[in-house]
Amino acid sequence: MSPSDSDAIFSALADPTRRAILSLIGEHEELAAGEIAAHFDTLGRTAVSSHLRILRLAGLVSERRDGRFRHYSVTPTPADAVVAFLTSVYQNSLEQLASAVQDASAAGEAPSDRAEERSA
Amino acid sequence: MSPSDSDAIFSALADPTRRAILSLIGEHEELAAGEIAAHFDTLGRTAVSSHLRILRLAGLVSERRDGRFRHYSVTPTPADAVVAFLTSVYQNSLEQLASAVQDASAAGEAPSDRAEERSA
DNA sequence: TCGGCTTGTCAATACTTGCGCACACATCGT
DNA sequence: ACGATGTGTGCGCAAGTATTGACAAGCCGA
Repeated sequence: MSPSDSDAIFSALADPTRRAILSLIGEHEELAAGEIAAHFDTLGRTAVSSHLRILRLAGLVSERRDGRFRHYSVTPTPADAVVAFLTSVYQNSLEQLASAVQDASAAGEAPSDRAEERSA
Repeated sequence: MSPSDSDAIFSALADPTRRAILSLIGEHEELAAGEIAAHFDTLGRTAVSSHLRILRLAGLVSERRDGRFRHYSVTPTPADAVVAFLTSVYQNSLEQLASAVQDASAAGEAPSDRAEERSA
């Protein structure tokens, strides 16, 4: 994994709108660009398209072309770069990190934290 | 955890220099601002100070004043916001996330991935 | 105690980057 | 052909970054 990958991923995650888009896609299996844009009444299609491009270049989402639609889905394992960074910094509290992940995993499929990332 | 917290954390992590600073501090127990600045020959003290301020406001590092020095250390459990977001998006691959963390934990105290975050 | 030195931050300034919008263009279905 | 879906481009505006110069705080030797 190259540093530029981390750069793209963290830069992509820096924007609240993009995190909201990512969460939104994560709630469904697939979403078309228009469906995503429909959830943000403050943004136009162009802005959403631009965000999706950034997310795609960062490898966070993948697109599937279907006619005139483009369905976006979350890439399964792009969190590796994030985890790699976290483990490198938080070596001392890795047990806490691991337990936090496992707790969240055991908490079920719909953690209420997700509402935290709604459009700003 | 409030959205603004996530905002501050992800914004702070967006900058490669700040990630490098965070990794650098993570390698040691504590580091003075000057020692950190010494590791970046392209940056002045002012820039490093500014980055440290952002990291501190995001709750990623904490400072301990000691005479004219200010020693910075990594805050033990601020990755929760990041983990919370990841778990909300990557529910489907949570097992992989957890195992990745545990693998890194079992790998010991010095993962070679750390070199990946050197100053760009 | 005083002056000098170190450490770190603050203030103001230029520079770069990123976001959102309006418009135009390509593509696809009916 | 016409409308719908998405994206590429150029522009204006806001936000962030690094630098310079100056300042507050603290240590130490003479």
